[in-house]
Amino acid sequence: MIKRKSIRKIVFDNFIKKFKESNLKITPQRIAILEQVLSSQGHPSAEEIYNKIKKSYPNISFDTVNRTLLTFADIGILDIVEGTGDVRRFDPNDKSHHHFRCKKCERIEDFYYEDYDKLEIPENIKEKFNIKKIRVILEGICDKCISSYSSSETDSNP
Amino acid sequence: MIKRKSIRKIVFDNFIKKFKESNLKITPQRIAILEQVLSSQGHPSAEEIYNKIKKSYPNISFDTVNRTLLTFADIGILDIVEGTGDVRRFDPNDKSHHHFRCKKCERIEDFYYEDYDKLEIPENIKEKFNIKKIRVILEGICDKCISSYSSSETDSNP
DNA sequence: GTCTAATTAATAATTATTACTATTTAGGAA
DNA sequence: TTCCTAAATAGTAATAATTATTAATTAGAC
Ligand SMILES: [Mn+2]
Ligand SMILES: [Mn+2]
Ligand SMILES: [Zn+2]
Ligand SMILES: [Zn+2]
Repeated sequence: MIKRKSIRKIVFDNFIKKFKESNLKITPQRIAILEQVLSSQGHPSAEEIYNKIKKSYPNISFDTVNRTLLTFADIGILDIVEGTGDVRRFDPNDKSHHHFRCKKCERIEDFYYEDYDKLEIPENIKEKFNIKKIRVILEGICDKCISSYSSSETDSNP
Repeated sequence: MIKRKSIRKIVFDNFIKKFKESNLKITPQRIAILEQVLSSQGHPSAEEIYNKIKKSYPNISFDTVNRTLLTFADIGILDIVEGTGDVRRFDPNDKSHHHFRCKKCERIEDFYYEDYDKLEIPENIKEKFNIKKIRVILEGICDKCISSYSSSETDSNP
């Protein structure tokens, strides 16, 4: 019990340290947003996080939430999910992972696969660019959508 | 000379075939958009394509261009670039490839690397999902931005 | 405690994307 | 070929998402 709490505190303090390193002031708003984000599941939009925070912090402004989330992404506390031109979604999962995306329902699912974390970087890329992160997205049709998926589009011989 | 032209025609005719297979009517607008897209470099937005088409087709509407591009993406003529919540960008490059993205200037560069095309799919994903496409995104800082990149952010011992 | 630059709330403004509707048209049938 | 109809388009309008503005507040340095 005590141990669990102290681990949580350590994680939290680490983020506070990051704030300071990045010369960001520690404001009640940022704390509230950080806490909300750390307890979020899935890939929430700024609006979703805003709505949850409003319950405990009724007069926070949307702009502050959005701006802060982008700031968090900047300093590496958060990630932004790779999308296809829809609303921006944030990723509070700090463990190294990758995504499956369903082309039908746009569901985005985390998965873990170490092989993908340590892919070899092609030489010509290595020369020109300083690579910080490898993202793999597996795209297809999810189990829930597969049944309603038109058979004409199935990989079958013509 | 003749050969080059005939190859181009074959490519074009293939797309027309796709139209028909998908029960899409062959309209002058769709032809114009297809031609514009096939001759596009990089990763244009709907607006960019719209502006180019307007020169030869002055009263085409933006909605038609945008809608058609999405339709093209649907039937697999085009791809949509994985973004981070900014304007949607299309990908006319039909060769199997992957992307490098610069975190500073948002530059997106194509690269080819066969190893990435045939990555192994983890078993638990294979069971639940029907994977159609593997995308790898290498994220980092590009050569043009590296010089202006704050040295404090460089991977060095503290 | 004082001071100042950073941050915020509360908008407003701008973009981006999608929806609506009267009109036109592609393509199949007669 | 001509006729017919569902699909597609032009020309907006509406909505949604993102960013900007500004006066007021405040965190943190001194
Ligand atoms: Mn994730
Ligand atoms: Mn590309
Ligand atoms: Zn699905
Ligand atoms: Zn760059």
